[in-house]
Amino acid sequence: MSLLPTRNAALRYCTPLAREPISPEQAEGVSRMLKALADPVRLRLMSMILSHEGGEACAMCDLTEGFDLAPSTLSHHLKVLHDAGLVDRDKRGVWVYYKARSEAMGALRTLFSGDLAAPQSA
Amino acid sequence: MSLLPTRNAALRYCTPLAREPISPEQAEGVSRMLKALADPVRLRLMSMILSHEGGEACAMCDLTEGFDLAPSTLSHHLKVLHDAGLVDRDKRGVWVYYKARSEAMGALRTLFSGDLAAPQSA
DNA sequence: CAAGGACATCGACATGCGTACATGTTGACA
DNA sequence: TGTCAACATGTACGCATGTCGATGTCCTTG
Repeated sequence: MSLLPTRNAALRYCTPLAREPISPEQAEGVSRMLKALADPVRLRLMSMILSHEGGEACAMCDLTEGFDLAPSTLSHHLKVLHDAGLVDRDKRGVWVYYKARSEAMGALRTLFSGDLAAPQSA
Repeated sequence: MSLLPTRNAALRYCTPLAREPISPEQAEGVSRMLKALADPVRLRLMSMILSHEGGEACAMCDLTEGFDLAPSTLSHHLKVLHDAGLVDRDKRGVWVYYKARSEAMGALRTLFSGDLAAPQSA
C-alpha cells in the first residue's frame, strides 16, 4: 500500500505526444501527473523545489514564502505532488524535505519533446 | 473578445521550472495550459492532432475514433484546448480542422527543459 | 428553397477539486 | 515526562469540471 502500482507505469510508457496517438492507458497515467501540476500553487511549489539549492526544499522552511495559504493547504498540495509521483518525501528530524523525482521530470520532458510543429516551418 | 489577452502572456514568460521559482502570474498562465491538457480525453485528442498527417486533424473525421463519447462532449474538449491556446481552429467547408499551436507546444517543452535533476547524477 | 450533416452552444446533473479549521501524530528539548 | 513545533489527516463547504441531450447555426447538396 506504500507504493501505487500505477505510479511507474505511466513513466515507462511515456512517449512523445507527437509520435503517435497515445493509448487510453498512457493518457490516463500521464493525465494524473499533469493534473497534479495543473494548479498555480503546485506549479510554484514544484518550481521552488526544482530551483532550490540541492534540488530539494524543506516544507515549512522554504516553501511557505510568497503564499497566503494555511499550512494544511500547503501540506495538501505537497501530498498531491507526492501521490502523483512527482516528488519524494524525506523526513529529517522535525522537518520534511521534498525533492523532485527525476524519472517523472524526464517523462514530462519526453512527452513534449520531438518535432511538435514539423510541417509548420517547412 | 476573439482573443484572450492572457493567451500569449504565458507563452512569453515561459521559462524552465528548474531555473528559478516562477512568478505567480506565470504559474497562473502555465497552469491554464496544463489544466487543459490534464485530462485523458484531451491528452489523446492532442496526441492524435499532433501525430496526424500534416499536424492537423478534422474533428468528426479523425478525432472520434476510439472515443465512446457524445459529439458534443468531444466538441467541448476541443473548445477547451482551443481556449487554452493549444490548438488553432480552421473551418473548411463543413469540416473543422484543428492544428497544434507551435508556440504553445514550444512553451511546454521549455517549461520541462533544462537540468531537472542536476545534483542527481553529478 | 428545402433537407440533412457537421459542428457549436446551452442548460442540467454528478463528480472532483481547492481551501480552511480542527484534530492527530511525531520528534526535539527541558 | 510534559510541552511545543512541524507537519499530516479528516471533515466540510463552495466552486469548477466532465458528461449528455436538446437545440441552434452554418454549409452543402438536391
